[in-house]
Parts: sequence; structure tokens; C-alpha cells
Amino acid sequence: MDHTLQLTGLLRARDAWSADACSIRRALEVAGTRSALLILREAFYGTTRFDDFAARAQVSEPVAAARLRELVEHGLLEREPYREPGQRTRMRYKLTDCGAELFPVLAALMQWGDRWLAPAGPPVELRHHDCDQPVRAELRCDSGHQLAVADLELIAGPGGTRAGAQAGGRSGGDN
Amino acid sequence: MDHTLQLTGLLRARDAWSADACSIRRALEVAGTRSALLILREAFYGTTRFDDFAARAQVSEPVAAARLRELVEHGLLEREPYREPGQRTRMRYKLTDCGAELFPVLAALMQWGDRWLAPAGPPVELRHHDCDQPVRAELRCDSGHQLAVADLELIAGPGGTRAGAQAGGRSGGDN
DNA sequence: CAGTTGACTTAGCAATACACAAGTCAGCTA
DNA sequence: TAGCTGACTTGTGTATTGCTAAGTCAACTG
Repeated sequence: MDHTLQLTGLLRARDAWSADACSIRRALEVAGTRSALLILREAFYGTTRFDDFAARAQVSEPVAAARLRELVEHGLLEREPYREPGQRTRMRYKLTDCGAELFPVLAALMQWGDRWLAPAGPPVELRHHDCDQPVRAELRCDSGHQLAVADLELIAGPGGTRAGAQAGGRSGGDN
Repeated sequence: MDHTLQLTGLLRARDAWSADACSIRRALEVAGTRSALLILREAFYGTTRFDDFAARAQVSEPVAAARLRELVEHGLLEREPYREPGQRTRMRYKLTDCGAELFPVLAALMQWGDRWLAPAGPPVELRHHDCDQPVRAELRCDSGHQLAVADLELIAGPGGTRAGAQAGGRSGGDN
């Protein structure tokens, strides 16, 4: 058994289309660096303050500043002033809905790291708070079937070039 | 509602432990660059040959060579010689089980990119080959509940420092 | 009103990541 | 045996990522 997707229709001829409008690529532009993902991890762990981000994600302050700025620009985090009673106004970073929806990526990354890179077992684990069961990142279709790579088919969507695919020969696929 | 995990037990005091044994971080060391993920995307799309990886992932040949070498070293891809009849022996790269299990990461990334960065709709879509339903990357517990970030609890696992957590005060947590 | 603290920025530099162009080399094919 | 092709490597240059160390600045606190 091989670990490949099934390509159908227009996509079958892999050389006839290019994947440069690819959402994976776009997502990587926004959140594809080590430091960005580490900062986001901390946001999910509840970190909100600049210094804590830098210290806990173990990145330098200039990097933390740059990454936080980009993540705010791209709408994954929100920067808001707040004040605790008797304290002066400070800045706080919070995950937006957009940022929060990236969690499956981190969960999948963590699951994979746990499985293949953690000989001593996972350092931390995710559980469902209500029923205390372990949590997994998985692929499911809308009918509820749990899927492996070989069960998947890749089809052209509406966001490709013109006619509904990213097709267009080797010259024109740019989008 | 906020988009944060619930931290319990030893992990509650976020400053008392460090996440440097973190599986996310480890996973990022191995497959955390744009080019690595793009090369892997191509592997899932069925690409096996050097030149095709470089062309389709749109990375330069030196980068393709470096990334392929690393991915093979880390066991995500396998490099094997093969020959078509009447052709000379060539090299082929195939996903290993280890590499294949990274697919949920790419699927989650793609899903997020489709949702937030693809105003014209997804360029390509995943379907379940058998029932033709759209596919999602989602979080579920072993009891089958589908979960959002706020339903999740983070607990210490066996792979942390010594006592079963990555705890150890600000000085000793290094692992 | 001096000191502290949070939230940054600036300066200077090393290490990656990546690009393009060109070169290598082995084994077919003509 | 000359040429082609797949699979790389080498050379060179830029951009990004990252670090440490130090500086800034506003608003509290003592």
C-alpha cells in the first residue's frame, strides 16, 4: 500500500497544473516558521504577555516582537491594552478565531512528534476535559468515516485558475 | 469564550515548567521549513523523482537535494533505486509510514489556508474516495466527541523530566 | 522624583534558507 | 563513441531567522 492521494479529473496529469495557489503554501507564508508556531503554542497555553512569549517560546525578544507583530497583522492574534486594578495599562495578545483554528495543525504536529520523536513518551498530553479521554487529530469525511491517506481523493476546487482548477498548462498556471 | 487550553495539575503553574522537550518543537526541527513541507506535499501528490520534486514544489535543485536528504535521514522518505524496462537505474523517493503520518498536519494547514487565505475558495479539495464527502482535519477524543480548543485539557505525560512532567523549576527543566 | 517594570527597539553579527547558473557523472540511446 | 538525461553538486550572492547586548520610554511605586 502506498501513501499517496488519488488524483482525479483535471488533476490527474500532475504536470498540467501547478500548485502555487496552494493553501498549504499560503498558510506557510503566514505561520510557517518555527518561531511563529512556537509563539502560537504559547498562546494556546494561555500566555498573553510579551515577556512571557519570549521566555516560554524560548525566542529572543526581537524575534518575539517581530513574530507577534506579523501574527497580529495577519489576524491570528489581537493586541489589546488592558489594565489590572492599581497597575498601569499594558498590552495583551489574544488568539482570534482565525488563530484558534490553527490549533489542529499544532495538535497534529504534536501527535506526530509524540509518535516518532519522543522515545520516552509524550512530554504532555491532550485530554477531553469532560470525559478524560485522550485526544487525536484525525481525518474524517462528512459522513463520519475516519480516513487514511489512501482513502483520499484530491479534486479541483473553485479557487484555482479560471475554469475551476489550477490547470492551464505549464505556462499559464500562475495565480 | 477564549481559545486557550485548560492546564491542570503540575502544568497549572505555567512558569514552573518549560516546554523544551515539546513534541511540537521536535517536529518542527525535522519538518518545520517551508521547503520540507512543500516537498512532502508533493510526495503525497505522488511525486517520486528528484527533478519533479524541485519543479513541482517550486524550490531550487540545491534546496530539493538538501531537503530530500534530510527527510530520508529522518526517516520520512525512503530513497530506493528502481528501473523501468529498457531504462537505466534511477532513484525514487517514497513516503515511509513515518512520513505518511504527517499528512494530518498538511491537511490541517490546507484547511486553515482554505478558510482564511483563499477568498476565491479552495484551489483543491479533499474528498473521501468511497463516499465522495468532503474531508476535514478535526480533533476527537477516544469516546468520539468532536472537540474545540476550549474542551481540551493539557496534562503531564511520561516523557517529561524525571517525575513524569517537564516540571523542575526555572533552573532545572532542561532536557 | 528616583527607581522599577513591561514592552519594546536598535545595533551588530552568525547561521539558515533560498535563488540562479553552471558543472559533474554515470549509464543508456543513436 | 557522441549525445542525452536524471540526479545531483558547486559556486556565488541575497534574504530571512536568529542571537546577545544594550538602549528607550512611559507609567507606576516608594
